[in-house]
Amino acid sequence: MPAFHGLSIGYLAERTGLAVSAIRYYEAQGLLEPWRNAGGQRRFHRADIRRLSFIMIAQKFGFTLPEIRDQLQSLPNKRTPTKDDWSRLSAGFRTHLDARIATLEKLRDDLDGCIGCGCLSLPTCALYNADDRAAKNGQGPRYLMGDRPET
Amino acid sequence: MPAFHGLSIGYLAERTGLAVSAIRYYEAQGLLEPWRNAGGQRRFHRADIRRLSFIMIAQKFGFTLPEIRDQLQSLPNKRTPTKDDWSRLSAGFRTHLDARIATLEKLRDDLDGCIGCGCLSLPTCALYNADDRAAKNGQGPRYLMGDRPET
DNA sequence: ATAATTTCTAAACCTAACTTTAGCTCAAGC
DNA sequence: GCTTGAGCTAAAGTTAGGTTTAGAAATTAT
Repeated sequence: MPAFHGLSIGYLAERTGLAVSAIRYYEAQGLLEPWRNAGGQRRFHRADIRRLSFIMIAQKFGFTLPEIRDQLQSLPNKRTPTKDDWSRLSAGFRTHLDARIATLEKLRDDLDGCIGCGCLSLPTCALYNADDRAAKNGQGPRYLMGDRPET
Repeated sequence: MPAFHGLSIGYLAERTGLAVSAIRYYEAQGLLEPWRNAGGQRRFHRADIRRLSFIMIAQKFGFTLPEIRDQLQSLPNKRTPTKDDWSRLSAGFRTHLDARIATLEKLRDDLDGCIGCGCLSLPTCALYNADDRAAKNGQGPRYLMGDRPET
């Protein structure tokens, strides 16, 4: 049921599997820019299906909506990604993903070194510092798992 | 400044690097059970430092607070994990982590197969289904990135 | 004894990515 | 032409894991 000119939001939802509310939300975040028909309803380009698909895929690779918006806006004349754009963008996906995997693999290696140990003392335990979140170490020594070395 | 009997919440915060508010939050979620002194202030066991350390480490491995609470409660007589408990619990961490890594590696492999393609059509594109989130496919065929095959 | 810290509770606020609700208008089918 | 169904907006709600705030009470330091 694509209308005479432009696609309705419900049609896009049906075609992409996204909720109507999600598509509106993406517009509010600047990822889409539909126009309005005489009655004030959103009308989308056929290429917006492609744009939404790109958003869905990019999210799987761990990008936030602002990041995805920037990726889309960095395309020549801010077009919706074409098949040709895909190779360039997907290389960035690959880098992002590799970094995430590397972080987890380091964590795994650290864990392997700790399984038989269990000391978890802050100054020496790799598990405490091998972190994906910024560790905001305060002042002074701290010891995890167990009390002070001697005291 | 550990008090005469039991540790204050501020001391635990200093020793673990956690915020006082976080420790209170963990108590509210059932991960800790301090007692109260005459004036109504929380008093903790020395072993709660160990318990908090365990929570911090488990979070790095991707466990939610309810999951961590369950892990702690599954210990014999619900004790705080000792060094000996650590080997058993860390094996579970390893399994959890391996699964996360495997998911990302599959995603990477699928991406590699797609970099030169860019079709992203739902029935055939691995990127759409190789997912870490449950894909709730509705009814009827959907095609990503691009319009219908022929139509 | 008094001042300065801590701690207390309850409730509100925070981020991300949406969904739900309420009340209305628009569009489509018969 | 009337009744549904689809769409509209603005605001509030959701989940996770906390933080912030406010005002009061306890504790510690001088």
